[in-house]
Amino acid sequence: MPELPEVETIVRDLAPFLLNRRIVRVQVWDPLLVRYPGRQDFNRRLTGRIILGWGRRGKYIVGRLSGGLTLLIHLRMTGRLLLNLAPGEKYQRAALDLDDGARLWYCDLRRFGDMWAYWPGEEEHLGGFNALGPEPLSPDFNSRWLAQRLAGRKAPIKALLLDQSLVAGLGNIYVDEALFLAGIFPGRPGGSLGPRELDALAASVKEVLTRAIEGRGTTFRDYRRGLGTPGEFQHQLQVYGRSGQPCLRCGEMLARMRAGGRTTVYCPRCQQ
DNA sequence: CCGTAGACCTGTGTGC
DNA sequence: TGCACACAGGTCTACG
Repeated sequence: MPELPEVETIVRDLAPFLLNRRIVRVQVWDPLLVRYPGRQDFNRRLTGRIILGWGRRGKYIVGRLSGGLTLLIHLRMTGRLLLNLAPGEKYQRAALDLDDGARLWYCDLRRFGDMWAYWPGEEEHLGGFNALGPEPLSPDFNSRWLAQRLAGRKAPIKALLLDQSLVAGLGNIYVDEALFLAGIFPGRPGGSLGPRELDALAASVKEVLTRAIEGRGTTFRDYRRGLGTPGEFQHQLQVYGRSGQPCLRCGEMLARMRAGGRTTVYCPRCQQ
């Protein structure tokens, strides 16, 4: 579900309520949720810690806790992190009680989400977190980086942009939106893009993500902000979810294809 | 190393 | 109404 703008929004929403709070109780009901360490150790490690920092890296939520412990959370497709609970909220998988009486809930319909609680030296257990590429909104992500990493690649640019080691935080919505903005056909082999196209692509990724953060993320179905409200960027989407509808730029019927194993929407006229 | 299909899990929407 | 199938903001793994 959540891509970079959604995770960023959740982190920003929750930070004021979590910073400097002590975790007084940890409950995990879903045995699939905790990836490292075991569930018992996870509870023991977190209980009593103070939340000193609260941030994001790619689509991961990163909590810096007292004692040097890090709490890492990935929401995958349908995970939700909610402060206190909307009435009727289902799929409760875990809860953290804070010392001011608030409760941070983790809910997840499809149960793909993961959490880790690790100390320095235990990074080998973190999977893809170790291999993340640059943050798309940082200067490290630019057309030079793209040129270097895309050289010789035959896979569709759509698939390559979903690879979190190329750039951290893009998912199905914002890849389609960025490729539309850059005027690039999603099926183009990554290595075939020219310098001007790479410039446009890097700029488009930054622009789309910046605007989506301003719009507090895209709510299609599952995504909710930290206090339970939906985002607003769905009203500004140009292509995602709009196949069969007219292109907002040229009027042509938007088409749908499969790329990178994902449904991909594009404009056959604007994206050659 | 590269690229793609299938797996993980639980639900919703669609067509017959 | 029932049933089968496609599809869903993500990643891993296995295989050619």
